[in-house]
Amino acid sequence: MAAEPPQQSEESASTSAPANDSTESASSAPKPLRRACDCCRKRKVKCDGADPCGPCKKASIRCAYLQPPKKKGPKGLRSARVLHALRRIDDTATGSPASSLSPDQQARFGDWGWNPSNTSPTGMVYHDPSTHPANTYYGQQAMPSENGYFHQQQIHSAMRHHPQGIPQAPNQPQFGPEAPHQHWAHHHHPESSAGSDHHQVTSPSNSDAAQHRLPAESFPPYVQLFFAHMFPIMPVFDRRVYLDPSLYINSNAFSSEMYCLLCALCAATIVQLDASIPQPAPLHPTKATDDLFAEECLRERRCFDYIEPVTPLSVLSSFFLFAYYGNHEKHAKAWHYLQESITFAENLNMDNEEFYGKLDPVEAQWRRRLYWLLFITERAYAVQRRKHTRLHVSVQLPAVFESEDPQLLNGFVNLANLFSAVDESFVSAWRGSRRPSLCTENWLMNTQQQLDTAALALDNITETQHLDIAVTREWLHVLAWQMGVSNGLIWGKGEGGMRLDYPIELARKVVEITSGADEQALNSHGIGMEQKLSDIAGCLADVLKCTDGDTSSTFLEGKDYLHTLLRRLSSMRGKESRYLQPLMSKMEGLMGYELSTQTLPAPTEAVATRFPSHVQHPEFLATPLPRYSIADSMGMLRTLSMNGTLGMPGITTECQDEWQQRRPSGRVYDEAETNEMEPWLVNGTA
DNA sequence: ATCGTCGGATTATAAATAAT
DNA sequence: TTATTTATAATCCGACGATG
Repeated sequence: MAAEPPQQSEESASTSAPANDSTESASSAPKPLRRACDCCRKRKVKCDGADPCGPCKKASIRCAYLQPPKKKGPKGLRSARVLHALRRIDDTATGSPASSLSPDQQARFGDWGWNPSNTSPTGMVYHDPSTHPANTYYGQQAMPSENGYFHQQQIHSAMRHHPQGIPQAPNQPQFGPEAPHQHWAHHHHPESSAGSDHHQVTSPSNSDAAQHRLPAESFPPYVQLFFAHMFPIMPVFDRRVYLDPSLYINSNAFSSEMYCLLCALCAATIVQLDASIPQPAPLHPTKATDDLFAEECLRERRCFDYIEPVTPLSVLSSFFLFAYYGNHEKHAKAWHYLQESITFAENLNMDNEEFYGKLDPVEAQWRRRLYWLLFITERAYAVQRRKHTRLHVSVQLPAVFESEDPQLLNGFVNLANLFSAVDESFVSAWRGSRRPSLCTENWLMNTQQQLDTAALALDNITETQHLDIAVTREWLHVLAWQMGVSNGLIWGKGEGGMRLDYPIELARKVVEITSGADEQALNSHGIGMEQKLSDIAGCLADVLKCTDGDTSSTFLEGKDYLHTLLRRLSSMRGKESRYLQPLMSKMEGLMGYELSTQTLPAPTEAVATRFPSHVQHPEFLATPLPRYSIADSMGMLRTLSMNGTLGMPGITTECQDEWQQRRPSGRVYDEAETNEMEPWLVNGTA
């Protein structure tokens, strides 16, 4: 998926070479080039399409065809938009403020791509050619004097440390030996940041007032990673806005809101993707880049009133701070920022369906997505950390088919549906409330059933999303089942989701789901997938342990699945999952038995070396295994359940701790998104 | 004279809408 | 469905200022 070949030969060659018609070539047929190179485009000069092209060669600048052409043509739902604008005129004429948002302070929340400069934040669109676009929308418009003639190179310099980056410009004047990244803490001063890249930006005047912001080119590499891998699980703003290189020309052009958001986003992206993907070189020699970004965000927040006015950007900033802290296992802070994010959303009335009607329809769609992202996250995190929830399902789901990417949205909405089954009772019961009215047999059966009926339209989504939804579903089943156990609703002879061996059935499904899955698609989910798989495996292990000695085929099968799951965990994302060891320690006595029974496929050698030796140790296999009656099993299960140990390997205190302090869901996507997404940004040239 | 910049005319084309 | 309209993006002419 490297950048498309610079040669656009087919087209131009056919026009020039055949020369079947003299009138075409001779007379005035200027025939604009299909694609001008990046520099010519910026310079507004005629490009000949060569590589390097004439003008670039003459000017001794690096010629490249990296910037992808944007889509032409109108965007969005025109009539709806016009209708809305008209309605707004009406509203303002009659003096009724249709929105509580103050327009001036309302930051631009990624739009659907239209009217980058003439759309008022409230969605009114008045095209007034006489007024020049204000150039002030948070750096989206280039400042004339520094309109990023070289911003392409700046971006590249920030990405340079990718393995096969862009070839260095050989013929650029050198200004100094220092590397660009050493300027992490300084104001982005033209000369000093030149580094090995040339730099001729002539931006004298504006805002030199030493704001010690990170240079704007620090962001794109991480923003690209975000869109390449994390965007599908949080499609809440417009990638076209944030992947636009012209946004990153001058970091002082960012509003504080925007700057905070970008910092938080980068911080979260770095931790969440972790080692699953090669990341750009650190911005700072000693400090971790994610910490740097997070601190920047917090520092900026001290410089302005970030609480009011509220904007969707505020919501997002806090959300990404949550993700950052959550991934760092700092759960108090994580929870705090998630709550803050939710509070912002409430202040924006995003939990009130009525308010969406007053918004621009496009804006409303983005906000619905954001609301549901918070919803999903809150539910998932609340369950994992045993917290209360505040958000509810009263807001309509975002539109799928009208969206810019229905497939993507379909996946997102399905996940939202799935979590809708996690109702108040679920959360409360899971938190340990023993109110008998909460977790009744009926409720449990209902919930289990709902989980199966929610999100059924899974045929039109990517494998990555499918994996996420399918595994999450089984994971929630496991949680619900555990609640049933702790409330005494599970019987050896129960039916369906009430059976004692239900987790084995769930594990079978998970094994089926994951075994045929594309390795890459599975790995791209990051830590979240590991977590769910280990939860499931942990629960399964508990069941097997408590029923050890039961030699019925179901339980033998269960061990089979357990083995498969553990093997999966032993090589997630190219390394052993951090959740494997805690699981292994609770596995005492189980795998050994099972390994001795030859019913399993032998682990691959790579995997085998990863398994703790005691598991495969022969003498261990000989250990006689105790037998338990069903009643005993249930008793054991009950004592294990809901103490934070059922399904969670908590044998030793450190393991317990490890388990309690685990990461939030950190699903990560990849694949399909990546290739349609700015290859010029994701990778260097071919 | 030469070079580089940039306003904006011109052209290309995707999306929305109307016509069939 | 196809045709037409319309909104948007891309190319690059040529006026203009800077430089020598």
